[in-house]
Amino acid sequence: MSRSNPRVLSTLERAGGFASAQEVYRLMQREGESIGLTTVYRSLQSLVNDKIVDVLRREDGEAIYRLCGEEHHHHLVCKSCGVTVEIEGGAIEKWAKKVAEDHGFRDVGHTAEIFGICEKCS
Amino acid sequence: MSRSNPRVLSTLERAGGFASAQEVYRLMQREGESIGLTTVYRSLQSLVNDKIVDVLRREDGEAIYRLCGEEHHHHLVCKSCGVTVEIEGGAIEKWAKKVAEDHGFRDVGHTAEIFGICEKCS
DNA sequence: ACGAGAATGAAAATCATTTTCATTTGTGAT
DNA sequence: ATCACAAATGAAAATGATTTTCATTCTCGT
Repeated sequence: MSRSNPRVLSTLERAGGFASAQEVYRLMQREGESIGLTTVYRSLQSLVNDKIVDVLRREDGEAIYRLCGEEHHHHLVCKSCGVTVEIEGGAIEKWAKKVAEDHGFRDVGHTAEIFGICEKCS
Repeated sequence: MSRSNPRVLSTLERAGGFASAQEVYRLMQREGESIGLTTVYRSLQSLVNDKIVDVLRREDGEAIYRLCGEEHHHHLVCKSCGVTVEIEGGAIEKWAKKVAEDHGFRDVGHTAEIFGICEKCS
């Protein structure tokens, strides 16, 4: 188990809190940081485990990492440019809780993402 | 420009309207169909272009193809034993569509999963 | 200083997907 | 039926992200 290299997180922040592993790597290279691609991947994975960053997918399947606040929110993501809007999920919260309880589940959590093509990309 | 091989579509249907390219390929092999992986990919792409199938992404980034207009359902998954219940998502469908339209998005899709601990595992 | 375990990164391995290219098949004109 | 050409096919190579391997380098506690 490796812990996250702090420079990876700080680079992701500097990138606008939204970048792929390859992009983080290239960015660090350009800035003269000495780091291997492997370490970037490991650090990002570890940040995901620790729920410090979220992972989403671009349209081509590449994983993109994104800082996430602590409050639980949902995302509306553009499949084309990756722009992300945080959305209110009050309705979902209730729905998820109710469905789960109807089926006798406890300790309930959920994920929900909406994706489409944003106005700019249309 | 290639047109879709009809056996690919019919296999995707038989798969429950939901499968990756590799899965469609393996399925056709198992059923004795003689087809190349390349043709499966090309056919699926063509079906996507023609808006006959949708493409989504699994968590690991693999593309999964789904017949358009299929009623899709959501899952309630037990974190402990993995048992899965298919659930009605009418509320979600409306919510997702509305939120996306409020933000000017088009071509909208969504994913939603609920997870918890089922009764047996409690 | 010493040694165990963690962190690192270069290179190789994986895996889905795309591209190349030579071959086969289908079609339409004669 | 035959010829010519476009479309379809698929094996193999190329691509690109991600993961694994493994040898080396750091860190700490002793």
